[in-house]
Amino acid sequence: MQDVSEAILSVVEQVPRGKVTTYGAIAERAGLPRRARLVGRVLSSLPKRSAVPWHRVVAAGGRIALPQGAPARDQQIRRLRREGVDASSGRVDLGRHGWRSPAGDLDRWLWHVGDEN
DNA sequence: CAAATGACGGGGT
DNA sequence: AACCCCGCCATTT
Repeated sequence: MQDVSEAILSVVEQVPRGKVTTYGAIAERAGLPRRARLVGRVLSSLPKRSAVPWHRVVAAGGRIALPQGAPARDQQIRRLRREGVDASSGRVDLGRHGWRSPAGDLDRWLWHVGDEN
């Protein structure tokens, strides 16, 4: 289970500044489909000092997953704001700041996924 | 071992 | 948009 969280964190580290992605997407990209909750658990147990950009990971639809009143929630909103991402409403605009992994786009380009077929 | 508990996701109201 | 419900999964009660 140790290497699993490492796989997850390595993906989170790839999310660029000013971009956000979802728990499900991280899980998927880490080779752990359907394991969104696991991603959330790994991030929740992250050391306070960690340099991992956990604040760039949100729930489906761009919703900020942390509950009202949780210090980390405000922390996340501030950090995102600092990167030019507005989350003041408790949700971010994925259409605008959503991160599409390079590999994903490359695959789409190579296999033409989505074109008729 | 059953039930509850989440930094989840998707659908329906 | 705000909830509710249920499926999913690893941990903790």
